[in-house]
Amino acid sequence: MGGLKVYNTMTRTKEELVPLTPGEIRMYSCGVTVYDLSHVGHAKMMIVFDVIARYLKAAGYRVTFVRNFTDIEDKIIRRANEEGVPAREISERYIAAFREDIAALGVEAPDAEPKATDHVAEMVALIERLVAGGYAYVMDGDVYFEVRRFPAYGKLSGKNLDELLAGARVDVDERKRDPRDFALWKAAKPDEPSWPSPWGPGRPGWHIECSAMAMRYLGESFDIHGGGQDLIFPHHECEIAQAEAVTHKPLARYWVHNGFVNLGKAKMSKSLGNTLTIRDIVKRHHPEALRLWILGTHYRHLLEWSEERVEEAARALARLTRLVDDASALGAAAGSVPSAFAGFAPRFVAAMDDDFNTPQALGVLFDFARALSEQRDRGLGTPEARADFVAGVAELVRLARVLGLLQRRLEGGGPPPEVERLVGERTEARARRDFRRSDELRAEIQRLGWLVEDTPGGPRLTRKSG
RNA sequence: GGCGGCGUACCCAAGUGGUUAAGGGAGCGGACUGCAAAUCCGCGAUGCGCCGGUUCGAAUCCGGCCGCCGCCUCCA
Repeated sequence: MGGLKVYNTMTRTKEELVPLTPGEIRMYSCGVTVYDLSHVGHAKMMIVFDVIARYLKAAGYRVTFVRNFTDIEDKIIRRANEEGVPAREISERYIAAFREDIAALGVEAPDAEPKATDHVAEMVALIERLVAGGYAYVMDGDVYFEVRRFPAYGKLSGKNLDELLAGARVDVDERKRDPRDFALWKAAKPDEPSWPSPWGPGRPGWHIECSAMAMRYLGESFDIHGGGQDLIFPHHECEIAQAEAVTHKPLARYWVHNGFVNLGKAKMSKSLGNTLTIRDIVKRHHPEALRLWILGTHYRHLLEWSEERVEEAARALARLTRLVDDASALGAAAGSVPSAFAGFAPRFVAAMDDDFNTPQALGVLFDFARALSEQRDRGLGTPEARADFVAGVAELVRLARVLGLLQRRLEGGGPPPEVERLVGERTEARARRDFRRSDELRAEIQRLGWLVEDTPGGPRLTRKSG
């Protein structure tokens, strides 16, 4: 078999995925800083890594997936001080919001979701090792990583140290030995939460938390480390430096970074941020339509936000859900996957094996859907035909769920008796060719939230989606 | 200035050396239908930003040019 290939930012090539431990994948992805509601960009990242984890599981790996919460950070502190509440109240509020949003998107929970503030001890321990090893120095209660001591710094982002120095727009902190050095520990300031440390009370720098937590949950070396493209530098570069300076092992074997969601000209954060939060979007669109839209472009590529594109995705999604509706309406038992449909799964796998090529995998799904519709329209008169169709749809659903699509349970609940009665009445009206009455009844049924369509096989009822 | 990416039909988007350039949305024609909807069938780039080059053969490799974008600072 060809095997799964992953694009590794470290080498800038697609590489065959070879786990450190056969049959097992340990992966870490940088989560969010919880100072505000999450937006579309976060949604893309969460969905991308959700799909990667789902696919690895489907491919037979035992997957351990860890995603952190950054719950101590400047913006959280600022917001807390603005509102006059403890930082913890802010972070807890937005962790809860994040969990709701992500659940609405159908993203599976990772195996662990560590918070930075629960792991300060590990961070302090790591910093102590860095200081002891001569990679870090203490200045007035701050601790800095000395970039010069770690020559590999820049290997992930393709930067070299001299250029970094030359173009240094980094804030010139005169206490640092070198402008490129970054903070591991920040001495406590008034109105800031702090933790005790050998260097006095303070709080951790941003980068150290991921090194510490990743190693705490996944070991000194693990398989996949992911995040948004913007994290390549400096965040992941710094993570590597902090970890590898003391372990002398690669922190992660494969670095996976997803492309951004653009909002045209305006910056997503402030002004437009509100209108593009996940919860806002989910009010207007089916979560799976959003997911289909996101997966319709390769994860490493840039996406341009567009209300219109998501609506198109919703229409495409409806083609798949209709098949599911039709299959469940038959109530027939599924047989084994008929040979006519056996070719789709291997094509799907081949697409996903190629650096998680979801656009291509979706193409396979829609080819599959057409084949199923075709068979359905040829006739489902015999029990064998019905069993084949139902089995085919079940196979389609199985594949779609690897992408987190068609997750909705198949039963779905039938129409209420009132609707059933009206449909029956309408069928009679049509039989007498009383089309005026028939159309009245269709309107009536619509008011009750159901759409009735006449198919060669009789009326079909669908719940009207919002 | 450094690093990286993008430019494929009306729109979105796969494909990165070799049969007819996936798929989705929109559109048009047909079948079906009381109407509608859905579905199926058919149609749509002799062409892949532009100009050269390599090759038996390139959207795919090389060179140049044009246009757009991200990162280099907190950021998914």
